[in-house]
Formats: sequence, structure tokens, C-alpha cells
Amino acid sequence: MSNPRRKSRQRERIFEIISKDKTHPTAQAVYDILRKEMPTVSLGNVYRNMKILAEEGRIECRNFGDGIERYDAIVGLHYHFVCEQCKSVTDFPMALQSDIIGMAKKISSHTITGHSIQFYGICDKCKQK
Amino acid sequence: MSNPRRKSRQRERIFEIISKDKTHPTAQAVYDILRKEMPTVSLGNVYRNMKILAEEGRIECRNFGDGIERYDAIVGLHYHFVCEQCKSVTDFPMALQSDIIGMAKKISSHTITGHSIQFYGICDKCKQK
DNA sequence: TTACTTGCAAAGATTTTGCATCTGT
DNA sequence: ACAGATGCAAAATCTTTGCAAGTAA
Repeated sequence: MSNPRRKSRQRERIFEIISKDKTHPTAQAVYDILRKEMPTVSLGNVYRNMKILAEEGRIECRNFGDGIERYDAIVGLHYHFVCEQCKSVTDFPMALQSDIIGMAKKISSHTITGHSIQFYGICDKCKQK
Repeated sequence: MSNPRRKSRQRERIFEIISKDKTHPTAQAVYDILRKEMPTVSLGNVYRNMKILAEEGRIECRNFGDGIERYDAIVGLHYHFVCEQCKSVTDFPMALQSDIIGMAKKISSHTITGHSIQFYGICDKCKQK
């Protein structure tokens, strides 16, 4: 049995960092930021807390193809753009394609509960170079 | 400078396995199959060859959220279904959503060259249990 | 006090790489 | 013979875990 979670300054701060960060940071990136203000934090514990936050449904864990887990605050379903040059991941401001889910449910016998869309290409920053 | 690639029975066989396998196998899965007929193959070399095949554009490397790279023969753009229970990945028979790319190009200043869509849920097999 | 949290280090898991040997051309 | 391909083992990366000490309630 697990008791209700205790409040932890570290975990709350991790949640804040992920919420405010628009780059969908990796555990390492969160650790680098956190370490500046809490020099004794351990990377292992950042992983642990990010997993807990994901279990609690406060953040989401995603993977955009480079084999490294990234985290995203929950702000409703949205899509992503992945730059193939600098590997950055940003939100993509396209409206929810709800018709796609409907279409998918019609043509498949699997139970479909969600979907995700990614766009790939070269981001503005990389184009300038 | 790199010379033209030599033919390698192992690499060709790996390509064949990935082409015929509908489960989008991981390197380990390909290795397990290959080892039965070529007992001396090394996992490291399977990784090496899959990377080469991907560089040559003969297969594609994908990641469906569990942190393990999976490989897919190139058979044109198509979408995928990921079972959240058994983690299997199967092709999803939905027609290409070309209007999505057009829409995406209109609303973003990034250069968009591709997209991918995944559906999530519970597959038929898992539902039977 | 009790049980969750943390830091640290060790262990796991996946993937890459160095090197000597083998092999296709 | 030459340069790519292979097997092996070691290393590199990313992530998880055990444990003793710390801390919120």
C-alpha cells in the first residue's frame, strides 16, 4: 500500500521547470537547470520524480525518435514539430484533428484511445544558418 | 572517402527479415531470428548493419515511445498503431492524410518535409484476454 | 514516529566502437 | 592486396534501483 504522497520541494520545482520550458526537456536538461539552484540533487532522483509526475498524470513522457525520453506538461492534446537538424522539439499549433480519430475508429477493429502527430523538417533557426 | 559498399550476406538477410516481418522488429528481435541460421552473428554487427541500411534509405528507424528503436521497411508513408498493453506496433491502414501536410505548411514558418501519425489503444489480441 | 524522499553509487538496458581477423572484389 | 565486413569485448548512453540517511506530516 502506498500512502498519499508527501510534498517535495524538488518534485514541485521539477514540475515547474517542465511546465515553463517550451523545449520539452530531457531528464538531463531538467537536471542541469535544477542543479544550479539545488547543487546536491542527483540525476537519479530527477528521473524518479519525473516518473512520479508522469504517473500522477501531471506531465507526459514522450519520445521523438532519438531514443531519449522527453517530458511535456499536460496542456491538452497537441502536436509537435521535430527539427531534423538540431533535434529540437516544439509544440505545433495545429488544431486538433478530431475527424482523424473518428476515421481511425471506423476502419480498425482495435480499440483506439488516442493519437499523436509529429511533423518533421528544418526549423527557422536552423534555416538561418 | 568511402568506397562503394560490398555485398554482405548478413546485411542482405537482415534487410529481408525486416522487410518480411510485420512486427517492426527491434535490433534484438532481428538478432534472435538471424542467430538461428548464422550462429556466430554478433548483436553489435546487427546494429551496425541496420544503421547502414537506414543510411542507405532501405529501412527506417522509428521509436514508438518505449525507448527502443524499431525498424520498418520502406514501403511508402504509412501510419502505425501501438498497443498500450502488449506494446506491439502494427501498420495502420489509413489513407495518407495529404491535406494535413498542406495545412501544416500554411500555419508554420518552419520547413516541413514529413509527418507521422500514431494511434494508441488496445489491440484485438489483448482485448480477447 | 512513520513512511515518503533524497543522494549516492551500483546495476540494467540499449546502442556504439576499437581492434584484430575475415572476406568480397 | 585493399578496403569493407565481422565477431568479440569493452565502452558509452540513458535509465532504474538498493540502501542508508534525511525529512514532511
